[in-house]
Amino acid sequence: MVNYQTPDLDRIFHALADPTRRAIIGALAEGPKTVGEISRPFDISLPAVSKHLKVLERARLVTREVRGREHHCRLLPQTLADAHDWLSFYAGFWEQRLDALDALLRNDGDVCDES
Amino acid sequence: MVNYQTPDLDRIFHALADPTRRAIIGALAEGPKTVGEISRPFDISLPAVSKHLKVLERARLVTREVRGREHHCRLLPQTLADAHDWLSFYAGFWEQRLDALDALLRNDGDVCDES
DNA sequence: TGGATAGTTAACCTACTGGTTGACTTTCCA
DNA sequence: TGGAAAGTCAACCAGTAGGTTAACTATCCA
Repeated sequence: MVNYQTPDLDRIFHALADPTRRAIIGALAEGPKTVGEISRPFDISLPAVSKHLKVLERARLVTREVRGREHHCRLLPQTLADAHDWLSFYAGFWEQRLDALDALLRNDGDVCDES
Repeated sequence: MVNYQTPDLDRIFHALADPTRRAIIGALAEGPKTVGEISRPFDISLPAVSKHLKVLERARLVTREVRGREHHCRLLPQTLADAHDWLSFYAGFWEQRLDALDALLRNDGDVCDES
């Protein structure tokens, strides 16, 4: 039996699976923003945005700094890099295989299993 | 208002958010497998694995070929590459920023806002 | 031909998601 | 000092997720 417990990746990919949250990440890529600034472009309530931010914080994709009554949010790029790394292995591995297959189909002949 | 409709990424990241499904991807990275072979290491029922495979298929991370009563599944690496690309933008962008900050903190001085 | 094998489908259950509204806390500032 | 502003928290709701078991379909093979 396999257990494969990696709650970090669970939270990261779950956070990335929502279009509103990806849009928030896109907005924060321009630079830090307050909760109000983040919520402005969206057609949903402020509490809804607040919830999305909590999901992003739990995944450590976003952090916030409270200054007075304003909460300033910014990206934590390292976490995005972690997800990126996980995908790199499989995406890279298989693109390589595809390239080999591609070469094979083009009859280059000499690409068979050189690993 | 922002809409940010990208159902492909929704499905891809949602599929990746489950540890069992990531384990299935890991198994399929070794090469194509039947549903039975895939399910063997897991402590869940076959129908549960069957559901996970459908989620992976809907996300176009996996495809299957039916041969007689056996369903042979394999990875679709291009889809993993799509998710990889989305992350590349933000992870790359911000790592670059981090590097700049890092340099700044090391007092290199000449890295301020050269973009 | 009929039993074993491979796998899906259907119905069900519990838990979680993403949204809402209303009430609340804290801070700012005239 | 008191109202406006920034944001969270709590309670609620409909829909979906991930698991189960039981029943089913289709294929293989002795």
